[in-house]
Amino acid sequence: MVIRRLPRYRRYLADLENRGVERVSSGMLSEILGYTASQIRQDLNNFGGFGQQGYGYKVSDLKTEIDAILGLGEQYRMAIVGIGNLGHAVSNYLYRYLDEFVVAALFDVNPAVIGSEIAGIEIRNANELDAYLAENAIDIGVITANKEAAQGIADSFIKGGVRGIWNFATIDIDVPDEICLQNEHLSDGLHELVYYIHSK
Amino acid sequence: MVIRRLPRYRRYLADLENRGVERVSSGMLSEILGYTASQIRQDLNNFGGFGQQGYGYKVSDLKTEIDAILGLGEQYRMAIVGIGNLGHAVSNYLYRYLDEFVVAALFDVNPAVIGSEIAGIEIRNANELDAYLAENAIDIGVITANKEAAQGIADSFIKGGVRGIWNFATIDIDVPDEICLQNEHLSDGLHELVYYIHSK
DNA sequence: TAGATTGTTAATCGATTAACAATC
DNA sequence: TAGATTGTTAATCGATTAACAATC
Repeated sequence: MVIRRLPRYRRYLADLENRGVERVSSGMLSEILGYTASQIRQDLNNFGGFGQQGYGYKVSDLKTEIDAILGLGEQYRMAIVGIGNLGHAVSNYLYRYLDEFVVAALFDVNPAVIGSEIAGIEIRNANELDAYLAENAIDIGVITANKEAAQGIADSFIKGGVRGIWNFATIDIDVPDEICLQNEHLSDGLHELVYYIHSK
Repeated sequence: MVIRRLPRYRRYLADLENRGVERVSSGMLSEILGYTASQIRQDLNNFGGFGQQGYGYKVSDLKTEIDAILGLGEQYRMAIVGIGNLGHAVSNYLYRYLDEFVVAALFDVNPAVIGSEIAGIEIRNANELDAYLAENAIDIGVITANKEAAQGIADSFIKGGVRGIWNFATIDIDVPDEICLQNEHLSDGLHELVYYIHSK
């Protein structure tokens, strides 16, 4: 699946750009990334001919194209529900990419944290989530709460009109077809790792 | 790839088990999981015939078999380097699965946290990592530090004899073939989500 | 022009799905 | 026994790789 590879292309191109490299060929990318040169050309050509015969690809142009494909031109407004360590980590992480991702609101159920702030954003009471979403347009809802609360939060997000949900709870939540869902099940990744270790 | 599906089978089987369901057919699993019944039978049959014609699969037996395939019989000793919010979250997460995953040691470079404890485990100075690994057998090294530090930490883990690395830093680290590597690049997941949202 | 490297078609490979005989 | 459902083979589909003509 090419979409799984695009963010990785992007990361490498950003890296090359930072190091002042101007051009790159599918052969060079192949050596660094481990995909075949053929696959890389196929992947990039899916979206349009970004290269030039005999030359290769211009690093900055290619990165710009991939950003556009990924939809990173737009700005996305996010709401995070569940501000434990994980929610806090995600919030901090997003804060580094203010141009693309705006953390608009934080929610939790714990009275001990409600009212406090992260990077100037107040943590609101989770029971205000529906009301907040009715008043404010949010593109992406982030679930960093426990799995018992996850489906309910997802339902609120859906009712509130988010376009996508980024779910960190270890449970498969139900969403209608028009809502994009991305799961980050840490347990799945760990179990996959353990499988490789065990079967080695 | 069947290994990507196994943790998900496992989660559902655990769920069915908790709800007291004793048997399940590939058709039922298909409805819940969205894979075809044919694929489910194919997947499970890769590892051995766990079912019974005319009956289906015994939930608890199948879960036990999948646990064994995933290598969840063994206990894995973990060391976590980088105890910010993310490292803290991972540590807390692992603490819930003491039988499978033992958090043996925590490391950070920040003097403000060195010496403090999480769930009774002291946070050590990261400069003691090599010495610690020389004395203590660790199965899985977890990198929750920033990307600048990631490769150095990975090198220490490798030299220190870990079997696998669970990497949360947004960088592709180099590891020799005999070391299993599992990346949890949050940025990749988010970019994938944004791609789906954008192209809808 | 000659060399390099893409864009693109065709061939291969692997994974998914369909079908059905085996059997509980 | 009849019905259900697996295990397994064969067919299909899609993704990856190879090859090479186009062209910068």
